[in-house]
Amino acid sequence: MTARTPAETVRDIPEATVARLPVYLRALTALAESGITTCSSEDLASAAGVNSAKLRKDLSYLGSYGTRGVGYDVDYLRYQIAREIGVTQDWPVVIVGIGNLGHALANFSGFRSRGFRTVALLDAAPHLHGEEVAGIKVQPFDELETIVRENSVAIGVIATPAVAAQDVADRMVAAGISSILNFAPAVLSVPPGVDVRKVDLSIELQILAYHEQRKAQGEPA
Amino acid sequence: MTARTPAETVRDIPEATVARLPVYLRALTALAESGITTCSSEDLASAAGVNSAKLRKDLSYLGSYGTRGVGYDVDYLRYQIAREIGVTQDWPVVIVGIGNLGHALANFSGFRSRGFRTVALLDAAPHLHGEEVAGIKVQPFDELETIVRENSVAIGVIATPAVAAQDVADRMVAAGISSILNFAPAVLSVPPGVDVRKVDLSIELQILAYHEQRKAQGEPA
DNA sequence: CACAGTTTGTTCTCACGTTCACAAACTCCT
DNA sequence: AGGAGTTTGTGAACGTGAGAACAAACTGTG
Repeated sequence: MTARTPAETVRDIPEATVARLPVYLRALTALAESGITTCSSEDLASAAGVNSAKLRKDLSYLGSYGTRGVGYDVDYLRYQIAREIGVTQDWPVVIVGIGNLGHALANFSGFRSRGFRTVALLDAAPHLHGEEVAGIKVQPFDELETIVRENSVAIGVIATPAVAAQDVADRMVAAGISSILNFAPAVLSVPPGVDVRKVDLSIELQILAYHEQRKAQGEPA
Repeated sequence: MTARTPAETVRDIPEATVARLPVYLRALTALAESGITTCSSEDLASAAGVNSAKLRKDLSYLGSYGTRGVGYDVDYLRYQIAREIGVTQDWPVVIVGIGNLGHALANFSGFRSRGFRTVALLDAAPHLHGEEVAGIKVQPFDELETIVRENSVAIGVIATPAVAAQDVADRMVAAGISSILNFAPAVLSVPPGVDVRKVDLSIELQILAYHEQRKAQGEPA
């Protein structure tokens, strides 16, 4: 029994699956735009670049949205995945640090098109204040608390230099943000309940370099 | 026996460990800059944001570079990790697609400082050709083959729109590039032996949104 | 030199993720 | 209606990764 929410058991979706759902969502959108209304797990898997068995297992965590012998309805599955991820609603986002990367992020169309809305661009440097980037005026970092409160912002993006990242994160958490996407090459420490995801360009290159070196080692000799 | 390369057995480092080595490298550099010459696994682990047992296990794949009862020599360990990753040598890199993101990548100091050298910026759009970004002139995409050959480029970065990404990847592979860092929101298919790593901003946000939604669901009711 | 204290390197166990293989369930054709 | 063909959903086997726990090896002190 353990009767909690009787209607909806809170399904526990594995983290690895969660990371792939957005990929499936994008692949389904591409299929829909090609006019395809139905697809098999094999079709979708190859569009998403994964194994079809893995795809089916991933989808099975959401429920049974396919039809045996037929496949999946593209629009229906797309909606179900979008709902599960939470991108059917609109997520307000603040970006802190409007350097080169901050500019690129502000102009990145993939944000707006996927249910994310940039509500503010913040930077500590006064000479940037008032400048318009992607149609949004850059504001002082101290406006953070006000903006987060007034717009119910839950997601923050850090695009500052490494030295500033921890301070920005602390201020974000204090202001009520509970999910952070960090582009600064720094380890952030945050209280429990706050999610941090890290995107680190030079780490990605170093991983490639490692494998490249291994390939090169094998060839000569 | 299986006597192949008698002196050096090609150690097989787990992928999860490889992904963390650059983090340790950065933490060690920070420690060295603080004037610290020796550290315990506990010190380094907390600087890198991981568990100390995991850190010791990771380092054990490289060899025994610590001293029991003492810890690790910062400079020595830093050199060993750098050598293992391959960043003691210089890696030439080409960046294709000089839009907002390409600009940011070209200006990103973390590349040069970590053993990576941007040898060319390429874009198909003629109006960009000749423009200087980060001290490097943007050249036509068709120069790819020449540049790769003359500079022995092994690593390419794709910062183009999604529709162009597969074409760029094909040309890169044909030119001899065997490691690709892809920022375009597209699934790339490449022949075996070519490594692709994907950095996808909107996927990261969507993963955060999923967890954010779960948190919000639990609170009311 | 012996012993207490410290820290590494490694073994063992458990959890997570991937892949295979197949029963269940659907469509279509005769 | 029945049977052949197709495709999903899932149970089971396998491989990889994480963390706890401990023996081995070092330092320093009396």
